[in-house]
Amino acid sequence: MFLSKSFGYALRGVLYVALLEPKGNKIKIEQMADKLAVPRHFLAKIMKKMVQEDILTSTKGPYGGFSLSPVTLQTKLLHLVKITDGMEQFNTCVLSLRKCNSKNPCPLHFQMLQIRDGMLAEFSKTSIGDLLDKKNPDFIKSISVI
Amino acid sequence: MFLSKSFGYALRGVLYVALLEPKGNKIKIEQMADKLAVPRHFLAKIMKKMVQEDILTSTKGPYGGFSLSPVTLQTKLLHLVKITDGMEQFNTCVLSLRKCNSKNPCPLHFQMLQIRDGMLAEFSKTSIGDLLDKKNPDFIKSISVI
DNA sequence: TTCAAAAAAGATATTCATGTCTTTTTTAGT
DNA sequence: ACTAAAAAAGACATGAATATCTTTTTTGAA
Ligand code: FES
Ligand code: FES
Repeated sequence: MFLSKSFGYALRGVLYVALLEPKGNKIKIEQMADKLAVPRHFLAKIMKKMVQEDILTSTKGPYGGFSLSPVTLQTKLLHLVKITDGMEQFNTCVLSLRKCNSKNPCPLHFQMLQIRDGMLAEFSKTSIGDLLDKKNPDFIKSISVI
Repeated sequence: MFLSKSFGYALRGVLYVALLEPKGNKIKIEQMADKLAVPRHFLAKIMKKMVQEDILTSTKGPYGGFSLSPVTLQTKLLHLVKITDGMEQFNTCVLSLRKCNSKNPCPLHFQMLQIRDGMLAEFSKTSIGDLLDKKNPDFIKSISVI
């Protein structure tokens, strides 16, 4: 509920690159999957989408891997949600079967509207860079398994 | 996202019974599925759970069907969520892989906490009776397809 | 130019929510 | 007792998200 596993993997993957790539070398999917305890090939597919959307860059071959793009840190979380989960959820009625519509509200419409708008607002204003805390030596733990 | 289809079916089903049962006869699953445009047998399974949890009552055989229980109208939406979706989602980290925990927060923890607590608060205080608006002749439309 | 490393792509498997179909149980009325 | 109506239960099907495995493409370095 709320968000898919894919979204969590995407965010953790991007944060991992943002945290470690500036140290020098590019980040390999193998290393990411190990450190984040995430299925390797599943993560690879998600990271490929990040590259297609210019949230990351990648190079193949020896010494290749993933690295930051010019816009990585400015990317809003909502962009990740769009990529991994899509936006339909935000204008589909909680009771299914119809587009959500304030002119024709279901009994739960205004309650859901408030909750969804709160989430939209939060994810629209928060960027990858906002979540990255390089000063915190335990940051890596906060995106991996305990 | 947010809530399953089962939850929507459950809420619409219970509201349908609450709206029409006081008129006299018990409500048959066939009629409900037709009017709500919901898969008949899938709805039947969900309504069975409602009965098991005392949110509705039912009787088999001729002239049988679903009817209100003493507590139907006081039932909180959160109870329906518990039955159809479970509560794990509310204390599972949005980044998967760990219990959500403010003492060991992931980068998105406090944002998600606010959103989830908002939803929990709303669903804890809102009851089936609160959503039922018998005065509104179009209420039936608001829980069915347009 | 060949080799090995790495992402990208493709094929298949698993799991879970959702959906359909059939059989069983219960019960009111005759 | 018998019959028919209705929920309950069970068996099976489908689709999407998740996960695993294999093959292809790209590329840096010897
Ligand atoms: S119409 Fe149902 S959530 Fe908006
Ligand atoms: S620890 Fe991640 S949402 Fe609470």
